[in-house]
Formats: sequence, structure tokens, C-alpha cells
Amino acid sequence: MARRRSEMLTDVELEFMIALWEIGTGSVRDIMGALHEDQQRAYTSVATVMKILDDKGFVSSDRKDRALVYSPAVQKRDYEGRSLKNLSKTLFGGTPTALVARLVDNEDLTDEMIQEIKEIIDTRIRKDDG
Amino acid sequence: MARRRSEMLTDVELEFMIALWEIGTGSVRDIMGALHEDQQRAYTSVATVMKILDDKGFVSSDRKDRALVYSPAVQKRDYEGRSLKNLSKTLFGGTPTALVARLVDNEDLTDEMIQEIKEIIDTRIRKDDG
DNA sequence: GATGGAGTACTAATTCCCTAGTAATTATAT
DNA sequence: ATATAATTACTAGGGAATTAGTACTCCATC
Repeated sequence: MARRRSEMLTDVELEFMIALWEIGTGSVRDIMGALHEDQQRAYTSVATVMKILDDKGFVSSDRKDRALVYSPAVQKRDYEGRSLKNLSKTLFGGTPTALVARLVDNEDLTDEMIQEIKEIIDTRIRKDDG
Repeated sequence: MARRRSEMLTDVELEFMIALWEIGTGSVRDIMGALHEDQQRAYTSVATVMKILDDKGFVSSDRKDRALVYSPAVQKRDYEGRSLKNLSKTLFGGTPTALVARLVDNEDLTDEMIQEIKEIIDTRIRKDDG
């Protein structure tokens, strides 16, 4: 611990966290193997970023044999929520409503997607009632 | 022009763009005055960032008298969409549905907000039909 | 005990962001 | 014309991100 300058992950840090979230727990070598990218990275580069993530509090580490095994200290769903809150705050005046309005504004969205979104909302409303 | 390393604005750049979007068009001094922040910034700092935004293509500049007058080259709604697409891609597997699901997952959301969101969706669906 | 392999820590180089000062330029007022 | 004010261009320095090399530690095996 100590860094924690930003609450948000950088692009590369996010890539690494996504890999770790997928495998749940893993060594540097495991994480290196789980990365989705085309770009090759040296083993030591991966190790360095994992240490930074540890410093920032996004992961925790345990020593198994001689290797460090990393686990997420922040769950993906939490970070997703944090990201949405951040985006909502910085760009949509803190109102999630405006965010959704812009989202469904997008021409790329198919009717099916809109329907799915509608169902998500309706489900949430029904859950509140019940 | 020339930089355009990232499609996305940094935090400070976004602050400045928000100021410019609000006033529509303005000189360095105008933008400095429109900034929402507590933090004071030197005139030359604002000028430097505006030049970078120009280099990156987010604004255009015209000389009026001796001063440069900046205008957005990217509209706020476009950047909002770009941000959502980016977030959707990096964190939600490219599916806006998952993004909305996480958004309405948030306990902070009041019933009123959920209702508003529902109306936004319903309006969009009706618009498609009509 | 020496050697080798695996892993971590340390360090470094590059690049970009952020801030702001100084110099140069241009216009205005006297 | 000269002094003054405003603005931009150039420059620099600190901090962080990214990448990766080197050195060092540990353990196992010969």
C-alpha cells in the first residue's frame, strides 16, 4: 500500500485486472497467460504492474512456495460501478438518467438491445415492489 | 494537429472541454473564467492545454484580433457517446446491456431515477415504432 | 557445495501529463 | 514613437505510466 493516487485504473492496469478477475487468482505467469492482448509483454513488465496494483490496493498478494499469488482486492462489479459513477459525475452532471439517455441515443443500438435494456429496468422495478 | 494519441480526454482536458462546451466559443481568458474548479490555474497553463487540445483535434481555433478564439471540434454529445462506447468496450464486453444492468444495480439509485430511466427507454421504443 | 531455474526487487529509460515561467509578438494608449 | 498590456510560443521540470533489464534470493538437484 501507499500509492492510491487515483481511484481509477489506467488502461494497462485494467487489462491486467480483467485477466485476474477471469482466473480468480494467479501468479505473474498465470496472469501473463490470461492477458487478452496481441501485444507481448516481458515477464518482468507484468510483475512490475502487478506490484503497482498491489501498492494501489487493487489486488492482494500471498506467497505460495516462493511465488506471489495475486487475488483481486476489488471485485469487478464494484469497479464497474465505480467507473459508471465516475463517468456519470464527470460527464453527465452526476445524473445516471442523462447517461442512459445518451446511451440509447446511439444509432448502433439494435431494437433487440433496447428491448433487453427495457427488460432489465422492468425487472428491477418489479424487484423493488416485491 | 498531429498528436491524437488517444481518442479520450485526460481529466484536465475534460474539465477544459466542459468549460468550452458551456460557453460555446471563447478565448483562453474566457475559458479560464468558465472553469468549474476551485483550483486556480495560471493563464499560461490554460493556454498550454488549449493548444494541446487543438493539436489533438478536440478544438479548432480562429484568430480574432490578436487572441485565439477556440471552438469545440467535437460536440459534447459525441464525446459522451464515445465515452460510453469506450467504457462498454473495456469493461462490459461491448454490450451496453451489461452496462445498464450494472447501473441499475446501484443502491444509490432512487425509485424516481429508475422511473425516469424507464420513461427514457419507453420513449425511445415508441419513437422507433412511429 | 556448486549450478541452475524461478521469482522478486531494484533501477532505468521513455513518454506523456500538468503546471507555469520567460520570451516574443502584437495592439493600444500616450 | 515609446511604454504598456495582452496573448501566444517556447521551454522546462516534476510526477506517473509503461516497459523491461539486471541483480539478488531461494530452492532443488547433481
